[in-house]
Amino acid sequence: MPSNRPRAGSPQAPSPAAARDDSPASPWRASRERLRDREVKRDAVIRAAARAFNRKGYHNTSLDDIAAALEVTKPTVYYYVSNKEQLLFECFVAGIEGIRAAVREARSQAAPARERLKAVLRHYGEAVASEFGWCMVRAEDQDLSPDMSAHIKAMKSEIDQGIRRLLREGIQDGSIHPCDPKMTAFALAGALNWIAHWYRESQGMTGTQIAEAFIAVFESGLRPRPEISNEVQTCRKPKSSSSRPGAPRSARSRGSSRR
Amino acid sequence: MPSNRPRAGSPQAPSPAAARDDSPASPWRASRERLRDREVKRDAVIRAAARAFNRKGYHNTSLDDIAAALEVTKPTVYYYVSNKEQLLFECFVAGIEGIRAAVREARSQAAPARERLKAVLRHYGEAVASEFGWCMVRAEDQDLSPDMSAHIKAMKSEIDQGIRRLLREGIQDGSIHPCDPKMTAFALAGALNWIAHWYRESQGMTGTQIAEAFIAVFESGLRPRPEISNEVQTCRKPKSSSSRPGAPRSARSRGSSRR
DNA sequence: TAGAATAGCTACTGGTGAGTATGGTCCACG
DNA sequence: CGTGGACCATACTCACCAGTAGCTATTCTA
Repeated sequence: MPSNRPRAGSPQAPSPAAARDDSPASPWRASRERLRDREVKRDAVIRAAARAFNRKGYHNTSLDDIAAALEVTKPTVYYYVSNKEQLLFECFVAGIEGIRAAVREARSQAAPARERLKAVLRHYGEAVASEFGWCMVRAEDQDLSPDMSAHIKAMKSEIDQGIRRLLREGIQDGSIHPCDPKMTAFALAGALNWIAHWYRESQGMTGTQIAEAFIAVFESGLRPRPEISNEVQTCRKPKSSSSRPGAPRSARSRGSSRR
Repeated sequence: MPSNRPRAGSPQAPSPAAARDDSPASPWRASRERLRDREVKRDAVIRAAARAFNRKGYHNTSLDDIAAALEVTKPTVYYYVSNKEQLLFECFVAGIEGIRAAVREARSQAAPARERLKAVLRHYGEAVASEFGWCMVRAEDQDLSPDMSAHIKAMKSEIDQGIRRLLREGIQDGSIHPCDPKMTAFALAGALNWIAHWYRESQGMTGTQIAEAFIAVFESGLRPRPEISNEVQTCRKPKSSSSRPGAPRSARSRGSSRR
């Protein structure tokens, strides 16, 4: 049962996002007065764990390391999480939640499936390039208890199935070139997941830019295209109406940064 | 200095490839008479390690596990390798060697760059789906000493640069759609690397089939193409090629024209 | 202000696993 | 035949680390 965090009703004011983004400031020593917002501190523990896992790997990170990064001691960490495994799980969930939301949102829209798929891939790339990307990508069965592993597998499968569905719908509505949805979904997810292996912040590109570059690659393919009108050119009967491939999504100024 | 294996000249007969492929037979208990071919036993240790890492992960595999799989004890393993890290390194090299060879071979050929790239990707996919694929993909800096890490990084970079060069050449000779070589290489390698995460043998597809399916995805792209000649449409063709994944060094018939 | 809850520390346990010290056995070769 | 080396096992050492016991200090509440 992973979500057994106390969550005791949050009685106080929401505490205006102290030290929100990527500063390594810990809510303990950061300001000497103890802000006793449990959730803020708990989040800080999760984030510190994510950074440590990201840098040294899960097995090479001890809870003493994480505690030291927060300038506290190990029992303090255990005051907020029950064990190391849960720490990894929470990092995973923090990373994958955005993708799941994007997949769900894609199902409730009316745009051509390729545009909806691109939106999902964009969120996907951003999530993988986030500070939780490593944990999301690398959290493996072997390091987790069976229930946690099952949770993670279910979430991953949800995303995979969502992508496959978008591919099928795109083939149906003519916005996506016919292909094997399963293999194509593997290829897309694999390319995006791998971002977590080579991407380091402060390297110039943001996650969004990388996602855009990848989408450009996936869309065009390696084989040259007769560069007539860069619009759809459906090659298969668009399956009744509703196939307005006219891109209601933004003006398609996808420069794709090709040099 | 990773390659300090004794390699004592191999004075005896080559010993006709005892228990070559994926049988877990160990050269120790397999035949009661002790064949003292050091290389064969050493290879068996490497392969056993690869299988164990593949199944349980590097950190969750103890050298006692590997020894038990070979029905020997831990000091015997240490008689053939110097430490656990070297074991991982050897598995990595065993996996990546085929790709490096393919990249080098691609440079000495005259075919259009896209065809040469496809050949490289085919070898790449096969290597990742091999029993050393996991080690090749997952061997990380954090688990290795600085020199080993540098070695690995150099080999990976060699392959990456080779793919980028093929992409540039393909854009030049018109066989590849204009794109950002760096990002495209990342996308290709990522998709292929990720095979190691989901591929399990006995799942129906061989590494070659997966590689072919991925190549079809990369070639066409998601955006529909005007259906001029039939050409593409490689979706789920059973293909039934007689390439049994054993037979490592066969004639390889690299037909650049599909079907 | 007493008592309870919160939040954190020092100092420990227990288990695991990498790597080794030491010695035994079998074979090749002089 | 006996000696040295190749090969392998028993039985250890040692370090690291997840997790805990029990204490202290601060803050909230009645």
